[in-house]
Amino acid sequence: MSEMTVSRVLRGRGEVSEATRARVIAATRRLGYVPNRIAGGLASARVNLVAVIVPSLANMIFPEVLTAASEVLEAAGLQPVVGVTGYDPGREERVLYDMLAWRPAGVILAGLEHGAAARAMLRAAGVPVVEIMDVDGEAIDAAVGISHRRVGGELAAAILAAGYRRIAFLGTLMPFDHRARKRMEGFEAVLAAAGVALAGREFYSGGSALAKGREMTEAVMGRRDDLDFLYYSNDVIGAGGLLWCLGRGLAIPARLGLAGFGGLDLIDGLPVRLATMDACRREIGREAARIVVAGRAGSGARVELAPVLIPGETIRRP
Amino acid sequence: MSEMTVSRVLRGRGEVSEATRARVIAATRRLGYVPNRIAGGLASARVNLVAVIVPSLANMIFPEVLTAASEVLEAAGLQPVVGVTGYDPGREERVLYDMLAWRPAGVILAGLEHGAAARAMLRAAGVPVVEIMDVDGEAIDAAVGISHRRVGGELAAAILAAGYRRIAFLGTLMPFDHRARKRMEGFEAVLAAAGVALAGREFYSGGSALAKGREMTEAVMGRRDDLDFLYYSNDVIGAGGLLWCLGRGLAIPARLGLAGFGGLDLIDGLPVRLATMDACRREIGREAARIVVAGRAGSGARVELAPVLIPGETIRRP
DNA sequence: CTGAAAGCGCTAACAG
DNA sequence: CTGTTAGCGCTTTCAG
Repeated sequence: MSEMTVSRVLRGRGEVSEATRARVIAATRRLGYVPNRIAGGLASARVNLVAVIVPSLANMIFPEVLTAASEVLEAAGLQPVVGVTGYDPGREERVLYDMLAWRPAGVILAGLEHGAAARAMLRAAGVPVVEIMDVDGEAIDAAVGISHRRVGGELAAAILAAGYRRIAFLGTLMPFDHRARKRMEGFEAVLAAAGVALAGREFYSGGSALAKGREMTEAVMGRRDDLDFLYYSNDVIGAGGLLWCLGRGLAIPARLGLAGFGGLDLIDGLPVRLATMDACRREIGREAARIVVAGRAGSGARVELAPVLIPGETIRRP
Repeated sequence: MSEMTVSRVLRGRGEVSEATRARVIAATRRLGYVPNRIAGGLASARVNLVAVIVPSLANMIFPEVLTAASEVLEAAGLQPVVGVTGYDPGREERVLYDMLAWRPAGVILAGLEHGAAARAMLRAAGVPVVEIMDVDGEAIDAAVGISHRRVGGELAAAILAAGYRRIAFLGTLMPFDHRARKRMEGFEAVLAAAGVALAGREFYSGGSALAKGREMTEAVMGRRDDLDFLYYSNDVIGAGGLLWCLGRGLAIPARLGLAGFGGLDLIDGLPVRLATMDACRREIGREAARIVVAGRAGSGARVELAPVLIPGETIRRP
């Protein structure tokens, strides 16, 4: 049999008689033959690699998105190639360049903010490009995510409705974490519309998020102990803060309310359930992967997921 | 200038005059040219992809290993391609096959237990193969990890030295999590040598690990409330158990001792620091990547890291 | 320092 | 259903 027949059998394309198919299978297995996809990719201009670019793997949000995406991609015979940018636009550009050199079947990357060169590369890629996590801005092609501004605003509204007024924000100190920034902006905008100004802010970087949540909470409460609500930019620091408050015996949510963000399942194991909003990370991973699997570049698909407030036990009932 | 000259400039190989180099750079940038690595890989039989195969991304251990590996690989111009097996040998084999089809520059994969077909493929790969996390067994080529049996044994010895005798083990219900199994085996062996039998066992699967830690602890203590030590197979369920115990007002570590495994930095934010042993995940990722970067297939390199007990505040001082 | 020729191992597109 | 013929876009090798 010719190499061509072998190729047809291994790819499951074209009509091949059952007899030759069996012979091919037997032979390839006996020889331990693994077809060379590099040659295959070059010949067919079709590649099963999908670039997935995330800022970090330290924040559980991204491994979860990646897991969900990976499941859908695998089912379609595609493979993720992961790149980590560390929230650094320069690194994002380099990683993207390196990945596009493999002519992937699609690109999934976090955020809507990218350098000019990155945008140019993505527009020229000719494959589905899905920007994930965020929908507040212009997408290059497809986008799947949530509106962080709206999420921040809705939480602010819920807090105000519950009667809290002396409110602080605790978050990460990362100039390029645009989504955290947008949550805070949406949050402040709604407070401002109600004539309420933020009564405190605290930012951290590095280290154990749980411990930092604890420290920041102590710091912000030490500075001004009449605060009645603390909004954390993620659930892990929120959990740390909650544990600190419980240790202090603060009355929650009567005296002090708390909320985080992400909807991590960590929440379920805390002594008191922290209020949060789901980041929809599994749906985002799945939907983004589906768009890539569909394979239509320039679809402009836009999926906005609407996370709801999970009030838990750390916000007073209005 | 010929395509050849362009190739030389872009790869930084061979002597090219400064003038032509500049012209090439300008032209490629103007055209947004991204060289095709598929063609390059086929022509040169050299590829910058490294297969990294892990059982899961839900357990923070693996994203951390991946992050550390990714840093070292990136610095050497290599890219990780991630595969997730879900602790399933069949999936491991398929993922491995798919990755080897790309003729990667190296393979990093978790564990020493693999199916016969997987082992054959790895032996035939002709590139560095690094089995990570575990050193209790035969490696195909290189291995970087810790001895889980020893880790389990050392913890058992520490517990016995502290005077605890009615000891339970709480872990995950995963037949293919060989490392958790080895920790438990090492643990039981040392207990047995001292004439102590496990006084309880509890296993879980799925769901929020923190919440499961809570539930399992409640279950095991409900079944037999004279237990004086609980050994958890990971820090997250350990943290859940610790929070449950603190909520119950149990005297820790006087009445009840606790320990986890992993050395996650989650530990730092708990009200009481849980005893644990470092899984050395960053070192493992770094060392494994270094071996791949060195590029010597069949080196048989073996790096055994020696995690130490971090006693925290949940084991009595002997 | 620069160029020309000859593939790398497959698959698309035709022929039989 | 099976085989043949051309490349895919680079890099290797060898000449200038």
